[in-house]
Amino acid sequence: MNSKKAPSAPLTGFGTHDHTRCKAASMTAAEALCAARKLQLTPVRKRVLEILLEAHEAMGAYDVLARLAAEGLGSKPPVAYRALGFWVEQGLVHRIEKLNAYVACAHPGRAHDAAFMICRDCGRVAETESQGPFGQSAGEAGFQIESMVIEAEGLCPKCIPEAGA
Amino acid sequence: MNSKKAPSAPLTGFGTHDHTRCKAASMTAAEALCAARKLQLTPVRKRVLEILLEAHEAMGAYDVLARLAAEGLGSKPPVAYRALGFWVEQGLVHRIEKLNAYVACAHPGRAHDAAFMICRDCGRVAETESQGPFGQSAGEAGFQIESMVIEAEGLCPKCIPEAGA
DNA sequence: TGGCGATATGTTATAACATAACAGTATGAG
DNA sequence: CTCATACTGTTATGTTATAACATATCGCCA
Repeated sequence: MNSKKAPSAPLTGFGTHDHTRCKAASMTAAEALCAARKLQLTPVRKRVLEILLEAHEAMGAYDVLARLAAEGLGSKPPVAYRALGFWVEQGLVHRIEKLNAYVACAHPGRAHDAAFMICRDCGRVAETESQGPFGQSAGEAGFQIESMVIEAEGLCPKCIPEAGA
Repeated sequence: MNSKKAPSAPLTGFGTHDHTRCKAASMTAAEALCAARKLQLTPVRKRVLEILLEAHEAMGAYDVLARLAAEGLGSKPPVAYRALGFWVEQGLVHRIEKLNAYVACAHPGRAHDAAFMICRDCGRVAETESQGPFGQSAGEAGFQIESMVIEAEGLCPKCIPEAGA
């Protein structure tokens, strides 16, 4: 449904793909989502999402802000944080807790908790869809999960010394 | 091996237990670990671990620092961060990314990646042992995991409105 | 015993991340 | 035309974290 190089797992982020297309698809999804939910796709919001899609990697809020500022779209932290917060709420941007960073969702249009693999060498982040890792123990304990953070740090295929990528 | 009220899951943090005893057990484990690895259990390190064990909840680095400062054991951020980092490296303290906070490990003496349940109402944190949630997809993708962050936010049994706790 | 290396702590300064609070602007409904 | 709502602009500050260098402690061993 999404790329020409799907390996067998719902993974996105490592490996190459048609980036122009994935960006366009995400923007289309964003427009549809805003229309459906009657939310405003303002210039700042739109540009923030584009910036993240263009970067195609996790960015700090202040990195996003610097891009906005360079384009005259806002230069103070709240401008960036508000737009990022908006997209996080809508599920089109995920926050990577371990990096204090934000990344455009690789699966727009589907509600999901995401899981991430963060390469400590090249810094790239891959997203997979989470499969509810501890519904069991949480259920037994009576804990009612509302959101999950799942992040793995390690080496991506390209950065593992002598393993085939 | 640890408490008189093990429910059926390796859960610790919600529910009551003999806290004096769990603290003492953890300090003993810490001493043994330092001896075994030839690491120094200095006053600052020891006190930082005690503070976390006494609090029995996640604390910010600056909260820990305030306690240290009140006792004349150091008043500048690096003092707290270094001691916390030491214990995190040794596996006796975990960092909760979602809270930017630190919590004493509930299972000292066992190497493990931990998973946490964070109650958004009462703020308490429960630790379970992780069962490698996406060894599958990570394996398929060729990603070499070195550490995991697994954190669920939601409501703990006591804070769920009308569910029996 | 004096110097050395290793380890830890003390301190200064600043970087990096985030939000409260309020002012201004735009837009659509009544 | 005015009010409510939603968004953006701005000031100020709060919170978390680390780089860099100074000082102290201690075992080792020449």
